[in-house]
Amino acid sequence: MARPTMEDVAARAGVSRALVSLVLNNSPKVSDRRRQAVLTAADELGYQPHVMARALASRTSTVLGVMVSDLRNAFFADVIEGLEGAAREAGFELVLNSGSRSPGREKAALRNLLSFHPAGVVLLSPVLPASAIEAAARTCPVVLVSRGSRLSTVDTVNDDGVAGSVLAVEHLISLGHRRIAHLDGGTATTAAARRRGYRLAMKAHGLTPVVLPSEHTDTAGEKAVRHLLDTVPRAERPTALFCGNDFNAFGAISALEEEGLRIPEDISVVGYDNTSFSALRRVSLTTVDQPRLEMGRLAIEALLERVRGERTAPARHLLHPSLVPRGTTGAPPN
Amino acid sequence: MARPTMEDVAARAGVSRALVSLVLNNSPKVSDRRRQAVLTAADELGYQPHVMARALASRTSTVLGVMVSDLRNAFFADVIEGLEGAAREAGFELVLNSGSRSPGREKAALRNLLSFHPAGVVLLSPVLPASAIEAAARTCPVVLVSRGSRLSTVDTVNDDGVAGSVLAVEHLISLGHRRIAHLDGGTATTAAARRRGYRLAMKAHGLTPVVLPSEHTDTAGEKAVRHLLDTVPRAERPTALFCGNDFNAFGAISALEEEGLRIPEDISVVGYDNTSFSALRRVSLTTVDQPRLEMGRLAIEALLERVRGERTAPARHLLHPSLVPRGTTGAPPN
DNA sequence: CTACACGCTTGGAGCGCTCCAACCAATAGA
DNA sequence: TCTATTGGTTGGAGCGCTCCAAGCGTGTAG
Repeated sequence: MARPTMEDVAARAGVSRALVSLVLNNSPKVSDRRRQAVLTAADELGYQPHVMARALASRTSTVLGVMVSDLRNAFFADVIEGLEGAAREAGFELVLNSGSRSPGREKAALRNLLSFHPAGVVLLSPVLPASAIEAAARTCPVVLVSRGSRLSTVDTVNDDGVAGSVLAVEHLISLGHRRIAHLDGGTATTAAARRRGYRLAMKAHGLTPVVLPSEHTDTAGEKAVRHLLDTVPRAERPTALFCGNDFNAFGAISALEEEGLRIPEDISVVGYDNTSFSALRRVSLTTVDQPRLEMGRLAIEALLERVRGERTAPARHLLHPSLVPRGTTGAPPN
Repeated sequence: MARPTMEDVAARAGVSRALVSLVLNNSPKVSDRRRQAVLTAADELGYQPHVMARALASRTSTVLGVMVSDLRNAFFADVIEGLEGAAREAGFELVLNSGSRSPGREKAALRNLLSFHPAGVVLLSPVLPASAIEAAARTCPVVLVSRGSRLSTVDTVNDDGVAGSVLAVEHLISLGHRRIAHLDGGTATTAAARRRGYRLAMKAHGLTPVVLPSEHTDTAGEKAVRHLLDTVPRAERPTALFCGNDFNAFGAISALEEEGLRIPEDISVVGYDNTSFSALRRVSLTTVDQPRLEMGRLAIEALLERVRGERTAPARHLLHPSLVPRGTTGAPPN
């Protein structure tokens, strides 16, 4: 288990420890002969530089901390993949932690991350109080993903929920729909922007917005649709539903089908988030996709700009989502 | 951004650096007066011990590396939560990495992890060649989750696919089913055990096993069912399907419903894995659940046993899955 | 033949921490 | 009174590495 050190490599290559360091850091002022000798010696010994020792000596960490509020949410898996790719390219390592959807846990997770003395920290949709974020930002650069902030020391990366909703509504309008209702997301952090975008798009086309209260779950979607069908006479019913998210849409679809309505022949449905199940053939849900990988990449980029001291003004990235047309939308019945 | 060091705390508390170290490591031989002084000084400065420096000095890492083959797979999110809880309790930190389902990426990710000189490494369902795993095991203790190994230096934690399949089949038998077919998982690593368990249970009850070739995807499930309905006369058709996994089951259900069969009145379906969508009200899939959290905890436990040198013989944990009865199973038609 | 610039190489200090041997009262035992 | 003993505290070495100043041999100009 005793792993070789730089000293071992130096001894084997017949050079000094400092030279090995230069080779490993791609210094140009090393003769090819020595460089080769060092490289083969390192290879033969299976030498692996010790990140921690390096960080300590160079006083510059190559570690980036990442805290995910909820690992189970597949949304973050994609964002993390984006983070990872960008970090790797820039020569940084990721240390990941999860907050298990609890402020207390998140606080502990964040402290853990900071004990690595990372170059920077990315917080994915944290439920942490703003004060804790501010405290962290005094220690190292901080980027928030899927959460806003008014702190000038903190950068943010979010999807433009207004634009995404506009896309969804305009897609429906272009198919010929005029009566489009929105199943609202209630208190969910992303709900306000989506509701706003929906209203905006409807009014821009001279249509009357109808916001039905609901939540971001399948049972809430089901309930909202039942209520709609029970209270609104057939002739006045919407021909399309724009749901707060995919789960809500899934519940809505269930209720609609159980009432004998065909989708999309009788009524169209659009979701939001492009979760993995929306792509299942049976579901084939038209939905709005957030550029998750891109969000991850941008987060790292913003972080590194701060790390390198290239920027002190806060970055506020608002990414453009895109529509994924699938089988749950079509022309309205005439 | 300059973070306080132990020296700073010592100066503020009016003691030596060594004493601060003793306090922070809960040494019993420190007077209460000094202990208190150090603690308040550390608190006032917002001091955070530097994990890396500590690791370097103590020659014992508190870092555990975790490599996930595929972060998008929600299965692992739960396992990781188990890992995290157990690690935290034992005073270890997790460094997480993902392999993005590619052997090359996994190799890079593993190297990355090892550059932290972790106390041990957990590999979640790696597609890495056995040689790479063996090499890693020469560096530090290694535990594999959802993958077997014949290496005596490596511990493994898996779900008992045979037992899980037996549970599924016996559930169907207890409902009165006699003609139960299995939609096979093909080359998937978990498929063999599930097939074996199915055969075992069927024979134990004097029934004839029928294995239909398929794969662990929804499209494959759909195809297999179509083929079944096309080629087998109605009277001889199975009254229940035990699918290789949840996605396969979902595809099977789609095809069955499209052919006008009601579930579970005309035919029952069981999946495997208890993925999040199987709990959606509309799907409500009867399935087999693996104790994921428990798997994570056991992995850490096995790792720490090796770290502490308490065990050198390989551990082979085979966890017992459980049945989650939902709406897709019922009595066969008479 | 000296000066001295240049390219390559090296020893040493030090990053923040742990751990050990040594130290220093203060008390106890002879 | 002198020597252990004990509980509390400290300086210093060193973990694996980086980085700096300095060293060394060679070539080129003065």
